[in-house]
Amino acid sequence: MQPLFLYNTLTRKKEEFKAISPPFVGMYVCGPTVYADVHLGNCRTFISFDIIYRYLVHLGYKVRYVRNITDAGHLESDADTGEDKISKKAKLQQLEPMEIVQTYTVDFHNVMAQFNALPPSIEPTATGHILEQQEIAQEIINKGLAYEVNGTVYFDVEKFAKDHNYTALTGRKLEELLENTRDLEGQQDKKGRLDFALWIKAKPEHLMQWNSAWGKGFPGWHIECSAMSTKYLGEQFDIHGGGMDLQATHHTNEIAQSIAYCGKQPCNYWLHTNMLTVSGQKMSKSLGNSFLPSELFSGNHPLLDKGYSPMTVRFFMMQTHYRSTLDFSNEALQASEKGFDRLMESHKTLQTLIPSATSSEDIKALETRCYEAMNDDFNTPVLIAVLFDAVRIINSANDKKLSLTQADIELLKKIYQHFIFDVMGLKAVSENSKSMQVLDKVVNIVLDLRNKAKAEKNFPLSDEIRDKLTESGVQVKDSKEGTAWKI
RNA sequence: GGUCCUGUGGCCGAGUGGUUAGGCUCAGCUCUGCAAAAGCUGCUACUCCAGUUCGAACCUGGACGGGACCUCCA
Repeated sequence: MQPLFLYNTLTRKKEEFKAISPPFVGMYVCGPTVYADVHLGNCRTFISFDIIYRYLVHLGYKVRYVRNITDAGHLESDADTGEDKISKKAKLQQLEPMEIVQTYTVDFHNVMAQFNALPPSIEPTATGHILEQQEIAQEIINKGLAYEVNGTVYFDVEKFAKDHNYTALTGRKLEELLENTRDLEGQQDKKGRLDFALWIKAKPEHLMQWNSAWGKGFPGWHIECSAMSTKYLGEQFDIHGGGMDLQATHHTNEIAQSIAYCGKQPCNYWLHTNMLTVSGQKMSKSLGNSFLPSELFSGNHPLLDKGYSPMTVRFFMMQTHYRSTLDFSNEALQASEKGFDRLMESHKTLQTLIPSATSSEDIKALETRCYEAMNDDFNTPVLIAVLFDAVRIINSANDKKLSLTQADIELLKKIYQHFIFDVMGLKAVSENSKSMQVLDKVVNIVLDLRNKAKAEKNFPLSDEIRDKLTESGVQVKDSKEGTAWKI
């Protein structure tokens, strides 16, 4: 297994990845709260971890990838007040909470499938693990690090912080956090300002509630991840991921709970993906600059000049490192669309290359550079730069400007398969459909007629055919070997 | 206000103390009946100020700009 380096938020530096029990790897990623259409920023996070998952698998690890669905317990504010997001939506639309959950879970799966993201190994839900969450809350009470007041169970942050580093993940000072936390309503029951709820007493009208030792209620937000990661990956596992916005509160509390529960750091490597911005500003509904994945695909949005295919968007996302902010703009998307097109065209060209007796290029070195890029904290932008070197080599070989042996052509095919399709998860835009096959024949008939016209030097006619094809979205490409075309 | 991150060529976006990132755009050339495609060549950047150094865009300090978190959020 070759050395893989990744940036660990816990230590704030790149570290060599060492699995707890190789070849097995346990990876937990915080999934979506299914109360609304999946947000493009969510997609970026899950696509980033899809690449990480795919690369680990490619390297030969046996990965158990757990990504939860939050379908309860997620309050509108983190002050442990306010309403459950899903309950609220359910009341608003006069639906069962589970209808909301079902609708948006299906939507989420559809979108992820369009982006060609692999499903996780296990996708557990918060509502499916109520007992496990209660058990953890009870155990933390038993350890003296949580307390119950009026049916709600709070985690005692300041008591925990006496023996543990509560702020390890952010590097903040506890005193500063205490000073900066403002007074919020409905928190009278809390002992400490930073305390957070493990279990929340439900009001009678609350739609989703369960029996517990503390009366009817529902779980706090953070505890589901502790419960489900422990259940499926054990008390200690390898990688925990999520968006950077989860780092300060959600993950900090998750670590505290897990340590309080079983006395161990739950996870060795914490990976965080950066935010998505639109023209320099964070994409958010309140700023009015957000669009849905479906709007991005269709182009049906005031901020978008046109639609972009899911694969274009995926490729675009990979041209930025996962720890940098990713800025959406029409110009940037169009640039990616062209680049992605060129990459995919070269894959077709690669299949038709004629081998030479010798090679003028070092393809093995190119493969090594691909691995070096990915081993350096999954650096997909550098990987793509290397792959464009391959594009140039393939096109030049096709133009007979340089030579490749059969072995090198095979190696290039392997590199393409491994890095473009297996690791980056890109795929050619569908070309195998029945109508596509028919179109292929039809266009070739038209091009044959054009070539006849050309042979007769009837250029007005041949140009008219070409221009009309171009108008219809078929690009004609003449070369010495003949005429090719693409959409 | 506090904490942290960041500032790269027309646009997007990597990276390193001294050597070409890459993509897109633009210009020229090759090829072509013309065009497109493809290839080649060119456009050589690193917010500002001071310091460390033989040498800094890359290290340190400061200024200014942008962003994230501190409040639901991937």
